[in-house]
Amino acid sequence: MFDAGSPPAWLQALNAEQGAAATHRGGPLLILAGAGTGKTTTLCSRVAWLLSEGVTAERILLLTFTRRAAREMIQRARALAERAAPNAGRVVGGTFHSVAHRMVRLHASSLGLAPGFGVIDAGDAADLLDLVRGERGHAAAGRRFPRAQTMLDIYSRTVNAQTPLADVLAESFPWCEEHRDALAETFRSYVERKRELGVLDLDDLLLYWRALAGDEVIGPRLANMFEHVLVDEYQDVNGLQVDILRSLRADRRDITVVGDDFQAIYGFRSASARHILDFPNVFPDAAVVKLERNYRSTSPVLAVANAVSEQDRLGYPKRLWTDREGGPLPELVFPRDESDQARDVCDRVLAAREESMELRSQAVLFRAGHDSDLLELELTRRGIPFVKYGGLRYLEAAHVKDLIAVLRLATNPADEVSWFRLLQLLEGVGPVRARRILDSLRASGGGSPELGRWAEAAVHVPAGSLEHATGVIGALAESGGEATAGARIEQLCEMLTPLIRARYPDWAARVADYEQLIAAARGAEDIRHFVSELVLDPPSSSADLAGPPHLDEDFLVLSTVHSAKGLEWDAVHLIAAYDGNFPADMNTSSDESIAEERRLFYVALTRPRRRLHVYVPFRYYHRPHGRDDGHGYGKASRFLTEEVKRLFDVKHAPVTDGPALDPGRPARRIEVSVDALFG
DNA sequence: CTATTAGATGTTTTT
DNA sequence: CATCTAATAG
Repeated sequence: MFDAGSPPAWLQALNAEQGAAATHRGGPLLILAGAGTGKTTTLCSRVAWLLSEGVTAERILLLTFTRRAAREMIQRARALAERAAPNAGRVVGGTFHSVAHRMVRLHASSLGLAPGFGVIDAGDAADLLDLVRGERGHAAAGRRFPRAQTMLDIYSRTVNAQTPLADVLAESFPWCEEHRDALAETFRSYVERKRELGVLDLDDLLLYWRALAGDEVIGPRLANMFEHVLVDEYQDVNGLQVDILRSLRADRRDITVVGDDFQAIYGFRSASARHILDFPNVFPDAAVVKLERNYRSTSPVLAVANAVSEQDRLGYPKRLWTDREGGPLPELVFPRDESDQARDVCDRVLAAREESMELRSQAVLFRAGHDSDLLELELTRRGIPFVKYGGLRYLEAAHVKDLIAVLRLATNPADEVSWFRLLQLLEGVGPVRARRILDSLRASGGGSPELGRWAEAAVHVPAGSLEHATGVIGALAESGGEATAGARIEQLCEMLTPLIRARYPDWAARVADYEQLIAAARGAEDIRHFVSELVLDPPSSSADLAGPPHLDEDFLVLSTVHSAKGLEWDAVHLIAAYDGNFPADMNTSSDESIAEERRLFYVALTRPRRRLHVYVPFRYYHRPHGRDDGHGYGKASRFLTEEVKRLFDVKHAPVTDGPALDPGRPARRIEVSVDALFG
């Protein structure tokens, strides 16, 4: 506690609304915090205030959207609270999924789970779905059966929204409706199979946590673990997560949520801004605090963001303001095509660096991972270092999945999916032989594969691959009792390397990747822990795994808008802002989905502190990977209305600028003919 | 049965 | 680019 009349400096630094939120006493609290209004500071201050009020750190639960956010907040809160509560312990924090993981581990037996259950990532889940679909014989049924990844999307949406499959299909996947029955059957066997294998997918973690929290006996115990629950980015929770919170607070009232309904961008994950608007109904007598003073951006930048947000009249009315007058006008650039766009971005980035703006305080943002393909080439060509967040992820690379499969097998030989993957790495082994080998590994009555039965299984391995195979099995069988996780993983890598070498022409680069993984594993307790952590907190860029970059290294940040949420830079370059990308073509089916695209656009516009550049390439390529030059003629995003455009400094307006642009119709016809040559 | 090749095709966003 | 299909060769 602090002396009356002299609040600590960190509390004095807050404005009136922030202070009120940080020191709110008793009952549910909703903080509606616009972009850049000091949301993180306020939440950290609230945690610090709670600590200074004598709340035990372990009895505070802080749920955030990413693990990184949790770490950052807890650190800042502890730094703030240092004086008031010098010996504060550990605040319990993390994503919904990682906390769910801890809770489910704690109560595994009550849930009928083996103590060593595994957690599978989206890739594994998709593989498993594909496997059961194959067994069910739907492989050939219907020409365009949804792919594994799509099946998982459908499944996940059904579960997270707690909505009947038929409705999900009709609403979000109309092109898969004809396969409804086959999908339902596949999902049923998928659920069954996960049980058999002793694995949970990411959605299960939430489902199981909710089941625990709702249980008569265990529920109250979980609830009483925490005196206070704080939730960040509340606009992105889904119904399942709200259920969990309701159970956790059934008999307690201390819950604080922070969010901005205008930054809700995870509808595809069944999140809905409805929940933040509903909060006062779900948690009666909630106090509501609005933060509208923006500390991040200059007023010309903020003007653009406000103008876009005003296109949407739903939700809490709010208008951000700042006293940071002045600063350059945002720039709206119309490059001729995507190559010009890449050059324009590079030029501007380098020019800004000449003015001593580090690369690391600039970012390029885009809607989809592949929007930056050409830019990446250009950056490489010019020797501009960069890191990319979002888009293709490290864990999705084939060889990394191979290694993960081996790691899983080292702790759980029953993991069929991993067996299947590993066995097919052997030369001369395809799906059929892998299945036969797997069957021989199982004890005669069925059951799970066992390493001890390798001798019988080896008959099915082609002679040429036998040596590789026994090497692998040997390494797996070696009890890792005294070895550290790092050493164990290193050893498993070593045995995997020859297979990788034989499999992939570019094996050298792939094997080099393992070094990072081994380095990351050195700190881990054990392999199972390491793999679970990897699944729950995947490295968001390939550089993430390599650990903190050297301080003297400077690099440009490339990121999807989704991954950029909550971050800020001095300068932001938003590329590919053409209609079809903002909003994305496949997400314009309803008013609500267009509104979500607008919010995504808004999130991008609210990232910069001083400089905003928006690029609309006039001509863009349809197939990012195709060899043909199939292209479209784009017009600017529909969110860039005339009203919004007026707030920009417009560069290189296209010749064909007009209200209703007729795609591709040239101003005049240019004749090319060789007929004259033929007389 | 598996490997190899050629050809077609693909809706974005992430815990 | 990655993944899937079909057809052909080993």
